[in-house]
Amino acid sequence: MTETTPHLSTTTPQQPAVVVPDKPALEGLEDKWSKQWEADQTYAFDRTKTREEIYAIDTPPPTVSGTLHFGSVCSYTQKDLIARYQRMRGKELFYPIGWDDNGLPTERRVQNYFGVRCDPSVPYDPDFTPPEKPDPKRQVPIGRQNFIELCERLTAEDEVAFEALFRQVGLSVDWNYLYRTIGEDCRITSQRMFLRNLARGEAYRQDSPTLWDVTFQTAVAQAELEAREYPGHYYRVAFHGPDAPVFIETTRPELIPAVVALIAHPDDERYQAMFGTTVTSPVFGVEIPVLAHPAAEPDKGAGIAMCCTFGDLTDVQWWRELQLPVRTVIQRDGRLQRDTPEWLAAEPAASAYADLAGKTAFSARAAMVELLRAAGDLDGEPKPTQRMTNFYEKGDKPLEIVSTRQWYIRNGGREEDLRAALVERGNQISWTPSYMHHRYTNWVEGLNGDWLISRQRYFGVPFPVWYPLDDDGQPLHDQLIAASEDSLPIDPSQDVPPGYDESQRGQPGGFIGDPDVMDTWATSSLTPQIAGGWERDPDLWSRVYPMDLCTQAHDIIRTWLFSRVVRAHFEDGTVPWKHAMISGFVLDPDRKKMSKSRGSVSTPMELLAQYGSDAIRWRAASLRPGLDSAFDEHPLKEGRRLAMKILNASKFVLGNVGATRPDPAAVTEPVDRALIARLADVVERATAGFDAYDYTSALEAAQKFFWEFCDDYLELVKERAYDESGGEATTSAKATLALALHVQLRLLAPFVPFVTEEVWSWWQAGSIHRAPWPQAAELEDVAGDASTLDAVASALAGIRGAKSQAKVSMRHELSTVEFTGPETALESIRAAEGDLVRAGRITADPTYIVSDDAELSVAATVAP
RNA sequence: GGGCGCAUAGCUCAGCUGGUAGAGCGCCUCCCUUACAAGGAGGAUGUCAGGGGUUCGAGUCCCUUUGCGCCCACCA
Repeated sequence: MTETTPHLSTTTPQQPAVVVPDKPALEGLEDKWSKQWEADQTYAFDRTKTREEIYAIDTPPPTVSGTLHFGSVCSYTQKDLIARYQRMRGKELFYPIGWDDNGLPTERRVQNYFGVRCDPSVPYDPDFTPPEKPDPKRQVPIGRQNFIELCERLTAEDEVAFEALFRQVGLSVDWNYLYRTIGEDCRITSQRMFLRNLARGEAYRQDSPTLWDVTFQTAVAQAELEAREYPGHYYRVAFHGPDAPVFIETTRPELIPAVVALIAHPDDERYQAMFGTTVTSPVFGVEIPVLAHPAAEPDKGAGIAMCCTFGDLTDVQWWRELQLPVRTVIQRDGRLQRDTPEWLAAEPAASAYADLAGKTAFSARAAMVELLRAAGDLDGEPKPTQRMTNFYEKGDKPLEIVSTRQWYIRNGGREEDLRAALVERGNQISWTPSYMHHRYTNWVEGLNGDWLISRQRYFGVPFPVWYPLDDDGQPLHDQLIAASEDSLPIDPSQDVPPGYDESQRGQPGGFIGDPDVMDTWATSSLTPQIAGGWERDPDLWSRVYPMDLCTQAHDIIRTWLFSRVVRAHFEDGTVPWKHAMISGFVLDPDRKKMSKSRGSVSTPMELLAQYGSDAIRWRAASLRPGLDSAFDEHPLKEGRRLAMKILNASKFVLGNVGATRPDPAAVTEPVDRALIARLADVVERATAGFDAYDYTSALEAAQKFFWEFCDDYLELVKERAYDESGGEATTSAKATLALALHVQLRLLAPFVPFVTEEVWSWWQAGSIHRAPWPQAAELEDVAGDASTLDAVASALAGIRGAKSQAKVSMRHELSTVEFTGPETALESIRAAEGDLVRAGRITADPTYIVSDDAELSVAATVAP
């Protein structure tokens, strides 16, 4: 840890005159100081510092999809607390941020916002204007280029709003290092790393069944799945054997035309005799083998399942392991194919299929049930069921499984060794809270396939490869042409591979570009490389990587966190950061995930306007890492209260103290020295909290002290501080007030940066956010016995209690006061007698009675 | 079914390596005090989810039961 020089000795000489406004207010501080910080480049990264002097943070680039909710603001604020603390500790912060604007989330937003959809077959229309009133039911098909332009336009607008919000909330990121995941540096980094992965065999292309979203018509990755309840029915259906029918149960009768086998467990006695024989499918009369496989579960459904290509992942397993044929009927748009499949060409299959052709899975199911009913092959009535079905997390139709050619990056899902190595990488990261480590390990160990990174979409980073075409114009997939690293970024649909010219695009003997784009996680998995200037700025890279801290919420451990570990593991053989701090969610008051349909109460902008940024930050700081919390507006008032108190107490202190220096040497009175002792302890606790990423404890220690400072100490000594005839005692009070304020503002600065900066500017030069974090060592020389303060505080409470009980004003005089308690407490009180007499308006000398009671008691009579 | 977390005042939570229960909000009473009425002072409030165990002593450690939440698996 870097040792910082005590602030007092270095800055007091050029201390400016104290200028305290008459009516300080919180309103306008965000605007004033965010502009000032930008003008002064307060948070600018000094890239001449060495790796040891630098603290580097990998911050999640928020998905630019319209609005940030309150929980995101809290999460980003929590990272900022650590950043501001480390900066004050003397670290040079590499704290960049970016916008995640490429990918399906943006496309989805553009589709909804403008009422359009991308159809690559539509030519470019330079004069295109989106419909005035978007109709989600009738999205206007537009060309690829028009679509991308709309994506650019909307994300640019959204990013302006995001930046304004982040500046308002006081994130101390260095905006000079802002990146966009669709920007050129990101495209280069993304493509370069892909080429490296490809060259090393870590990226590969394969034609196999993949999870497919029929709405967006793209493959999706395991990490983007979300299981949801989905209503359906069990249908009991008869297949026809030579002797008797075989009944199966299915929730997807529309897949009967795609059935390739009936499968039961090898040990299942009910079906032993049938293994190796065939049955015919209902309605279609297609001959189907009955096979045995251990993955079939005897107590599930009828105990024998129909295997279709493909209804679920078990089907894929059976298809692969039993080497079954592919009979695809569901197309990429989720409809049953229009042409009659060849295996259904004979009657009665062909005419039956005509009832299903071209229908959505949903309508085809209804039609198929009618066919089964008419044929007498539906046994009994369908039984309603709620089952869990996989959805794309941003989609609203169940995923289908479609066999397609896709790009993958190895992630241990298919290799024991790699999986173990990636689990080990997780062990090399220190986690806050520690149990989040389990989520990581759990995820890696549960992977069932490699990372699918290609998307059949438009607004993303293209794969930097082409394929030669054979003489029939068919792509030679195994002879791909990779771009060279020095040619990046490239778009294979615009750029031409070496040795070809544009006229050969799509021609027999020519070439074709890879049509897909990378998923957005394939780019955001490289945020350390993107922000840190990997291969673009080697000097910068050497100073910031591996980074110190990764901050994010727990929902993206399986995506963002894991994928960055994968990329760093392959390229650098390291973890990308030493520490991961995982934040929780802010939930709706009813403890459900925050939904957009909720009232405006939880939109960050309104809350920021109503309570002020410091109040929102205070709330964020009171939420511990990893823990979810329900949204509650009450604490925001509390945060605002603290900010107001800082403003008012500081005004009071500085109005009183004037130009008195916060000089420890002038602190002489026992009560004052006791206060400094207590403060030194608070500094130690706050520091220990922050060092353990426990910003909440740091805040609690600092603010508890601050309230006691205001309520007790300030009330107690203000008369003495005002007493210009008081000599050394007055000087001591003033010096203590100045010193305590000077330290406390710095302790609170990470949490409430606006109000502390405002107060700092009244009497100190420079930004408080570049001032050194306070150290107990600064205070130790003058620290007295802290317990003195406890006795005096009890005495003050007793005096106040007497007045409160007598229902008189706190200004009312007390004619007698009697302190009863242990000798040590009485001594402390005697030492502060002058302060207590003045603060309590006691007109006669107090009396002291020594007793064996541990507790101090105070008896007083109010003046008539 | 596997993993993880949570259960303490009406509410939201803090209680570190075991030593007679804490904070804020809310509530009650009082005070419009020349820093602060979006304030201040004072006060009331708990079978620490249930049951076992270890210990001189358990909110804290161990076992167990129950309830809630999250992640993963689960489409016959």
